[in-house]
Amino acid sequence: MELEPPKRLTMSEIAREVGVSTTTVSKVLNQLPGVGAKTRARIQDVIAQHEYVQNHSARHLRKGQSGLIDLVLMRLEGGYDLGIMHGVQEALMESGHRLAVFATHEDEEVERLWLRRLLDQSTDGVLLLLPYEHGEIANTLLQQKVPFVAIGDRNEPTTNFPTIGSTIWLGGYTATEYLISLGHRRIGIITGPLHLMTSRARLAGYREALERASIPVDPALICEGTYLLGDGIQQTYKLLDLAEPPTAIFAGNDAQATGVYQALYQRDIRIPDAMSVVGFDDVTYTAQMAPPLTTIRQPLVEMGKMATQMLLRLIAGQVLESKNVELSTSLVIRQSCQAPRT
Amino acid sequence: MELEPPKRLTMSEIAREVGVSTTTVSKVLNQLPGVGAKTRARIQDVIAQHEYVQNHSARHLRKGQSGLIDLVLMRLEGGYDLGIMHGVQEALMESGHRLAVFATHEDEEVERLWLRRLLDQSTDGVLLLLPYEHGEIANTLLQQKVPFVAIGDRNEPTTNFPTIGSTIWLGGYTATEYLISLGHRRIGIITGPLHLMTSRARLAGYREALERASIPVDPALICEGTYLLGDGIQQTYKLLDLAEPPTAIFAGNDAQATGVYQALYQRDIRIPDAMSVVGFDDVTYTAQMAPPLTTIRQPLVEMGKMATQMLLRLIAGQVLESKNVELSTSLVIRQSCQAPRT
DNA sequence: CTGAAAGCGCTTACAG
DNA sequence: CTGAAAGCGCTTACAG
Repeated sequence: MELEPPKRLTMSEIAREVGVSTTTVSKVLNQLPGVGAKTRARIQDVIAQHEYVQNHSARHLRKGQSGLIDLVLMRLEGGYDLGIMHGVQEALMESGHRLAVFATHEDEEVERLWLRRLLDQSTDGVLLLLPYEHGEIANTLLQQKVPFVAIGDRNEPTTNFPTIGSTIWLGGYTATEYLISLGHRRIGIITGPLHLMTSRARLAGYREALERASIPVDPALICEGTYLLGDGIQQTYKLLDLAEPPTAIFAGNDAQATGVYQALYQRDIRIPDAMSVVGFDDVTYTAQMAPPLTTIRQPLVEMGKMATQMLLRLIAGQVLESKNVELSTSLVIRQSCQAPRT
Repeated sequence: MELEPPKRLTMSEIAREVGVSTTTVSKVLNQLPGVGAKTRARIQDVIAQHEYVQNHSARHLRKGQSGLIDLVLMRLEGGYDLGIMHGVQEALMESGHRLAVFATHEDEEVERLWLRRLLDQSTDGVLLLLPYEHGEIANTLLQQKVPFVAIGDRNEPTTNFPTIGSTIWLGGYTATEYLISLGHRRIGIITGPLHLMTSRARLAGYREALERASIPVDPALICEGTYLLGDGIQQTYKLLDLAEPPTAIFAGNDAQATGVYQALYQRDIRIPDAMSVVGFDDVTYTAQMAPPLTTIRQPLVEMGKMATQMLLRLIAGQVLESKNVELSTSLVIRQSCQAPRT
């Protein structure tokens, strides 16, 4: 099965067939004015008839663009990334860019290789979806004048580059406040890695809610995790083994909440009867869990969409009205919480 | 914040600085012979010093390539896709291609748009990761002479294009046989959509194992699902509500198995004491579940890698030794199964 | 070992 | 309204 190179028509062949210049064909293709209605129609006919498509390498060479947006992410594992990607793709649907994706797998070597290749092969812009410190990438990009926007997590509270996120602190606050309103006083929290801003933001929101309700913060109820199902399980065991275990658990994300579910059932503790659980993110499957998970929703799709729109604006050389955008989180009440038993 | 276009050096500027022709610079860049050692060294110096990188649009225009591989998938939701992508990226790491990703979301309109754009913008090759009928895409690709390989599921047992998969039937057989060897006689199975070849393959393997053990196949124990966590839950309830419920459940994938876990716990049925559970895929989190899930492993990363290598070979115009490859599945025994209670 | 020149397939001032 | 021509930044026979 030898593959012959696909024989495609060029613009000049189209031009010759119609009996016009490539200039005119190009104008038609790019919807530029200055072409007679009849000529335009004839050209369009021939184009349609041959299913002619432009050569984008040539086009991009001429225009100094690549037609590509790059998305870098760490692991491509959670519902979080996928929600974002969905939004990115939606926004790109209209712009006509294609999306190149790259996962670093936390390997710095691999990351450098990617950066190099990206710079080599040219990109129109980059979307950074990295939960860890990405100062180095950001600096390189900044210095190479590659437009980019960072999504979600970051280490520094302020940055000199565009970012988009959601009101994490408020999410942490809202979740905790909700549990308190239900009557809970001992609320366990399983965070993400605490060197991440957004993990700390959840925790800060939690603290604030407790303080407002004049409930003392018990350090034993605060468990640090890594946002994985596995530590949802482990940290839950830890909380259950406390002399005075919590009556509710607030998980850092929905994967952890799934782990909490498993650990609780393992110990034969019913949700929400004997333990209330709140998640974070509102990933696709949360509504299907048994029982359906009450969680803090991050507007992931919208975040991806808006990040892309910001990037597209940067690429077009426009100024961003606001460089650091936060979309709002919200509480989605389902069936994993109720008042504690007395 | 007005962005200036990144000022990059061109090859001719490098050439001028060194005092040679672009021909020579090009040779050095492409590791071609016919350049004196000293000249080569001098050129390399200047290149390194200016961090010069080629313009790939120009390069590709010249060579008639795009440097891009396209991956189409449906939803980008499960661990399945992610495992495959991991492998794809690994293989691409060496080849130097970038990976463009596109999710159809089962929207035919969107799919057509993508196909069009792909053809427009030119791709070096396509990886099809579509669980449903993709005859139309395959035909278009075939006819446009775009190299491609299909991964995983397909409707037809034989195809006229390259495919890669795993021994699903054997996986279904092995899982069932294992449960039988443990002493189970009533084994429930939750399949994927039965119009998919691979769903039917699992089921056929299940049947075969039962028949070999002279256990009659009870249609009531066969539940059709959609590979989502949610139907893992629903179908489990159905199985439990049977007059004579199963003592073991074989889920079509690990997401469904997670649903099975939730439904069982909801009904206070312990795993593996009162119910054995086997999954399918061996997605990253299975080892972390409570209890760790016994499952049929598909070598996802390897599948993605091999698919990419096949594609790269096609792109290079080489002949594929074998057009339809199946890697082997295997049983990963963890802690979700044991002998049934008597 | 080195370079002049053509050309990949487009777009874009510019002239008519 | 239409087209000739230059040029984007490379690679590749070909000549020396």
